[in-house]
Amino acid sequence: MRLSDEIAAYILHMMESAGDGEAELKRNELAEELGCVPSQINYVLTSRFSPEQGYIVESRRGGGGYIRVRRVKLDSGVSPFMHIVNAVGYSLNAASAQAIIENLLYQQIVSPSSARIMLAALSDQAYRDVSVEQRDKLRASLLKQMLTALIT
Amino acid sequence: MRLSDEIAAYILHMMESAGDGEAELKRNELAEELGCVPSQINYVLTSRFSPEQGYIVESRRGGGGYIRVRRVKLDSGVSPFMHIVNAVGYSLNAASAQAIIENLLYQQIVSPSSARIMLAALSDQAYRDVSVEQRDKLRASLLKQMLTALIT
DNA sequence: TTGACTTTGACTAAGTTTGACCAATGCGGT
DNA sequence: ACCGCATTGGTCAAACTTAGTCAAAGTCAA
Repeated sequence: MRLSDEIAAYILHMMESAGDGEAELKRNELAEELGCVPSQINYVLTSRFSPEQGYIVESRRGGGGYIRVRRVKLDSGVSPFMHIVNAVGYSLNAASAQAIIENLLYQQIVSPSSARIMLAALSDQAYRDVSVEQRDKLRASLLKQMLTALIT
Repeated sequence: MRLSDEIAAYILHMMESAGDGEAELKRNELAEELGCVPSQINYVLTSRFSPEQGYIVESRRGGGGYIRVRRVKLDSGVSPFMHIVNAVGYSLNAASAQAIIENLLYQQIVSPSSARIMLAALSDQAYRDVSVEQRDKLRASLLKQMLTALIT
């Protein structure tokens, strides 16, 4: 198993255990416990706990420093689809697209089959006929079209 | 026996053994084991494990990377999706795509929201960045990927 | 002989791990 | 207050580990 997956799993587990869905950790401590360099923790935080994936991370340095990871709640009221459509620019890579859809699924905003359809449409597998340079543009465009279709 | 057939047989065998109809492999490892260049694996995947043939391929690069091949085939008779995937060729115009999806919806094989998503993904609206000559190919590819993802 | 299919390898892209160096915070001592 | 330093976390780029792409060259049957 990948080291970064272990770290992610550990943090997720911390979040489960704490009743409030929030994990607070000390970078150096956790690194030592899991046998990795401290900066690996940062890597995991940016690659697996990004806002795109529905998390916010706060931290403080110095004595008594900490890192806190929280699962973000959606603003009720505004359509989350609209929010994403506005946030996505004119280019979107496969990993980000996947993160966005998986988050929508996790939040139960879309059904599993809707998520599967969108993941399939956004994966590079479908873009054989499209030049590599244009794939991310196409992906952004497709995501926006699909989400917009869900608003009405 | 052709090299590519050996590779295909090997992957098929992995899938049998696994029980869940899923094979996970490491490209370089497999290539070494079978004495071929790594890119030959990709050739086999595209030529023998396409959606038409009832497979979904996922992969990941980097440390701990993998290629996963999943069988979704249930028989084209059993799955209306598979039937369409086989019938659609390598090119599909917007009107035909729309007709196919609307028929699936009419037959209540897919939900209204699934249909909406697919219609959005197959409409020309999303293909601004794709040359006109390639749109129909992309559309065919997208439809096949999406429907294949819905099987099982 | 031609055209579809196969094989190969050089080049590219993505994801992970590590470590050297940087920045912020708080606490004591003056 | 101020300074200095211990204690934390942050950044960044190099090295590494995989997989993907593309086009040239080879094979083989119609």
